[in-house]
Amino acid sequence: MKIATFNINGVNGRVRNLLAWLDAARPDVVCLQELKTSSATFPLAAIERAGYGAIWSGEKSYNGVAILARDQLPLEVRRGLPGDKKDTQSRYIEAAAHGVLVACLYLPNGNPRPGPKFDYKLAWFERLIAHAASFATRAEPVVMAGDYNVVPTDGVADIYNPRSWLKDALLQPESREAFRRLLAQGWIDAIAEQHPGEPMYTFWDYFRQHWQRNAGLRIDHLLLNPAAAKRLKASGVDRDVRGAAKPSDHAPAWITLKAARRTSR
DNA sequence: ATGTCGGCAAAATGCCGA
Repeated sequence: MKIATFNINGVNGRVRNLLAWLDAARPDVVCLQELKTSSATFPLAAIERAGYGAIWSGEKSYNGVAILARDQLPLEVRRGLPGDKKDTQSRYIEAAAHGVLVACLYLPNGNPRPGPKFDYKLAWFERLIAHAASFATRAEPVVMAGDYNVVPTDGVADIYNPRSWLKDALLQPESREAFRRLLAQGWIDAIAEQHPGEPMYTFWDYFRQHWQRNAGLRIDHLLLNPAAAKRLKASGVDRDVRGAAKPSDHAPAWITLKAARRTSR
């Protein structure tokens, strides 16, 4: 069972990239972020032709999240985080697929900082922490995957060099502290757990030849509750996707889970 | 401060957000 997360940075502009990656990587469940399109213009037909069912929450120009499942329609559990009725940004969707509860999230970037965007980021984080607490220790496997817009540490596993990012919202102590508090509920950061000390970047911005220089950041994460962590087999980043023609500025990150143990009667 | 993208409105360039 393979679960992946991919900030596609405009799903309609990158249908070909998406389909090529789906065909090569063959994930069972996919979380997409930054669709950058209204719900009505989500490219469902192409995704269905590739063998995936999908649910999505679109928004014109900005944000937007989707969950894809191979050979099945994800069973939607919720869209949008509770806690702020006035928040209309499409950043969260949750579904059951292939026996796993999957949350797909696009945490606010938070720049420029300080300011209302950074405040929104932290407030959204608090809502996520509150909601995640409700299923962190559930008996069934839960995976929270997406673009967290947080570089967890200054270590080389997470960033090539923090120097030019020190004032960026992605590295702020408040952002990192919120991420740590989320993990403290019992979540495992799968890639950090399996690849300590190894550069595992998922994002290289389009500026200053960052991709060519491997000047990347690890901001896309898959968090596993204990039931899912028990089944964790492998994890990685499909870096080659970032090197393709007209790429997203992110690469997909993924985990594989061992088959569920049959429950005894 | 800068750099480069995607999407979109309003018209081939400028803005926003990242």
